[in-house]
Amino acid sequence: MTAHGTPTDQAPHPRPVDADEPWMRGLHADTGYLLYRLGLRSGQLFNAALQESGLRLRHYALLRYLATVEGAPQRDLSERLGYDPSAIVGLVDDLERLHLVERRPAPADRRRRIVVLAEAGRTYLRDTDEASHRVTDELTGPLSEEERETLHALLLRVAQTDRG
Amino acid sequence: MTAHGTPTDQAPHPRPVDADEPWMRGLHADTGYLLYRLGLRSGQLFNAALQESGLRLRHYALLRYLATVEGAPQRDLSERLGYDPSAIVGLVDDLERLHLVERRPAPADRRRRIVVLAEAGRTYLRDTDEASHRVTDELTGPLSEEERETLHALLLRVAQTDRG
DNA sequence: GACCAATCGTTGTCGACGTCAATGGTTGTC
DNA sequence: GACAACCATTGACGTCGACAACGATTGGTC
Repeated sequence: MTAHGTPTDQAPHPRPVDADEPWMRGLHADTGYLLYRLGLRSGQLFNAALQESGLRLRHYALLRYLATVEGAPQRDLSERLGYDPSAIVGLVDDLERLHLVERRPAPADRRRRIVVLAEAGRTYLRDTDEASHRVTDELTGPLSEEERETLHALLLRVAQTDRG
Repeated sequence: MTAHGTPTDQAPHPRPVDADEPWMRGLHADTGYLLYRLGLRSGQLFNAALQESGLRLRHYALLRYLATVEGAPQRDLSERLGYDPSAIVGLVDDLERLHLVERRPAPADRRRRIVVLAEAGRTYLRDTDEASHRVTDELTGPLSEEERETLHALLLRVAQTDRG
């Protein structure tokens, strides 16, 4: 077993939160705490859905980013995804082991290693797209279509200025 | 050092996410992933804000719940907050060490230990209320007051059916 | 042309966290 | 009075994020 874990690790069981009680006024009054809570749950759901395919949310995010850029050095992956460079190493290791991704030497800089999406990786993304949507549907279940779009837009704006 | 850590642990540095780029259409298209991301960030901000007072988000959540019920056995804390019973032990240990909380024997059932908010705990909640609001303000910075309320309402509804 | 700071990927470490099994003490039940 | 169920607690294990340190490589500077 490598130090960074394997993509076949099982996802932890989610622990449901009872948020329908009067006491919650004191706890969930904070939007920040709500975000924290739902973020945990979202990660759990994503990992559970991805588990059958042998990957986790972080791998998936990396793959989806790669699908938009056609090759990036690990340094870029670190900055864009917000993961530590050392974390990228393990993720790329896992993905490369599954032949979803490939490390290529950068022609101009031998320090860099360009990570490119392999054909199997592209297929994987196509196949798991439906599962991804299913998770989002489960999360935003109680909301109407219009409300989901509103929520998404608001979260996006919060994320945009979410730096420094 | 105990096995469950101490309330004086330092909070990790947040790693900002660059979400203002075209590639993000492929990644942040998922509301679920957005929630996951913002949840992480929210937790980091909360822990950083609480750090000066020597506690972490989980302690804070426990305190705020206690403020609404006037005493609860640890079993209830576990179910209501969604933490494992073994996690509650450590949290209450920390809070009791700071005299913010008190363990009392349950009169009818000597297995149970009722955790009640001490006077210092109440004072602590009052004092840190402003810091909590500051975090939420920082998170929802780019939103107008009306949008914040919309976001909060939507998140609350998502959280309410967030069970099982 | 040789130092030298900066950069990149990598490894190892540490603390926080979630989960689970096992235990001692206690309760209620048959 | 035996026995299953419950409560708090302890311990073990694995994941995860953040960070320091290192070898290899680069680019700038004298």
